[in-house]
Amino acid sequence: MIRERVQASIDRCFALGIEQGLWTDAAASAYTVEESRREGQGDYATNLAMVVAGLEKRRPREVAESLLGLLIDASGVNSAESAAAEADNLFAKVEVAGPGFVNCFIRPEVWHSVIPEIRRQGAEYGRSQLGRGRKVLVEFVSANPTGPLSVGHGRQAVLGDAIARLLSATGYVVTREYYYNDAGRQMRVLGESVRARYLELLLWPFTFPEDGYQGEYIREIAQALVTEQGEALTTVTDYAPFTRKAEEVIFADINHTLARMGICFDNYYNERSLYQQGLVDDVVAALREKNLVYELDGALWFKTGELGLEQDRVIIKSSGEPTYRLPDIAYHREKFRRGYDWLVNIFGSDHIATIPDVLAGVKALGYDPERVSTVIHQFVTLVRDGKPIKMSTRKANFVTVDQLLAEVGVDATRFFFLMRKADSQLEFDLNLATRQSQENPVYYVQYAHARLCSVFRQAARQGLGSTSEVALDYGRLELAEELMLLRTMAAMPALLASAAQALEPHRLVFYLQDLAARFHGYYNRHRLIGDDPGLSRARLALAEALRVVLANGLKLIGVKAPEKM
RNA sequence: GCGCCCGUAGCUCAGUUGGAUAGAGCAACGGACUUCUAAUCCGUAGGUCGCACGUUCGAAUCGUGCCGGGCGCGCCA
Repeated sequence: MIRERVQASIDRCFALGIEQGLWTDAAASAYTVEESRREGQGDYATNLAMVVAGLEKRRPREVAESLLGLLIDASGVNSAESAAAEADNLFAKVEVAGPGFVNCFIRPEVWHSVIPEIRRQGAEYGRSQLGRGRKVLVEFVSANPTGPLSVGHGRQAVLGDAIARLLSATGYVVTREYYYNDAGRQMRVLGESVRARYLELLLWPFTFPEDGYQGEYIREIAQALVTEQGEALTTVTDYAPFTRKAEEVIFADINHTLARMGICFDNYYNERSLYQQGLVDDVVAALREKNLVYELDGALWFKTGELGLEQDRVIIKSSGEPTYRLPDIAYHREKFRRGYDWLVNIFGSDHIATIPDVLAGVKALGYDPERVSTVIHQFVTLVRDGKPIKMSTRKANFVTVDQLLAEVGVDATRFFFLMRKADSQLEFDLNLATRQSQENPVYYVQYAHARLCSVFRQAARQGLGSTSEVALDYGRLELAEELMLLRTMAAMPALLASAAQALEPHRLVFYLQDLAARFHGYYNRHRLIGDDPGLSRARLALAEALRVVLANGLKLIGVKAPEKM
């Protein structure tokens, strides 16, 4: 809000400068207005003069002086009458600094206006209409029901969920979708594994499949079948009923795990339905029509080489079965046909290779690949006592999300998974995550919220309840720390917008840690409730705004905002 | 060998899309509770931003080439 006003003000001066022949319009939309990073460099700074100077071969500081003149004329700052200037006057001071920055100092009253704004908007504060109602489909987890969710899935689940939350907070209409396939080879092996365990339990002869699923959960599923069906299935040679049971149990387990983390999907999309509706054949026909496929060695190849990729790819094997690419392409086309404007996929880094093929397919079918975004996340390493825990999917000795949740709890799990950007490998320190005190960053943020709530309880005991706006004198908030807190809170909507746009929820996590730190520092240095009722009320209103911002932020990453700890 | 990702304090990582004197947490050391929650705060120390060139007013950020780590490179998914 305030940032936009500063931007608008500088934009006006830029236009004015063009009118007056001070510079050309070459720098239009090339310059930026940023929050200053350092104390003493104002609240916002623009590099306009440097950009202009660069394009027009002039001296940056000279250009900056011209801009400064325009800003001063426009707003009457830096003069004794500045207080009497027009009401929407933003600046207390503007100056040229460094290599040619123009620093803008915002009047405290402008910062103060953040508090009533936040109090008015409450749970809505920070949200925006950036997405303008565009429909986004976020596909994530998408694990086939062959076993419990592992830690890697957990990262993806939390990441996808947080991205979905961010997008819907910024004006997108979001659908969360889980794509799965219950018909492939994996599922057959799964059924065979269960069948073997079933026969084993009933002391029948059995052979366990070579690359069967070794986990204990297979035995549990087999045991359930024994309990329900007795020996009725011993003569069944087909693995289908075993697969069906396994799928049912495992999906229930996966959903239970997701629900524990506060994650639920709007839709589960079964790959099989693509075949049943003939959509896979459709794609083949469409590609054939565009002359983008050919047969070789009994297989059908997609001319991805012609579409800019390294080599052509098989989409139908010589056995007649499609490869995974074909349904993937059909699925993506279907997402577009269902009316989504933006497709967001969350994939593990082991699926990187599949992306170019799918995009080539999407493009070949006449859809814009730019409207597909894929977030690739790297692997998770669990660390205990400074040593990585070895995991292997094959031997089923991986740590499940359920085990992780049991050990560190939902809040720490979610927070830790979101502390790193998706691109970096994530080291999950179990000792740190389970520490109930001190260094744990989850509690650090939550504690700030609980502490604020505690102050409100104290205030209520002293008869300082919620105060109406008219009775508040924000002018009493004159400490640098208070203005800094206001400035940080004012930045939240823009932060959420950029985090959503970039699909990077970790930015919000860092923001919350930063805000909590600023608050804790302020709290330790100054009393919110003191002898001066007017000051106390103003500070309590500030505190209320802080609580709202923390609560809204925590909500977006799916972490509880406790009132007591 | 090729493609993608990563390389920043002892450790784990940020760094607002190219900005000013590179930041945080943990670990280390020294301090602060008779007052709103010490799950907190304050201070000290810690750096050749992997290396080398280049692009320009300006580079941790962009380009090229090396070095080191991860993930891929199937008629598996």
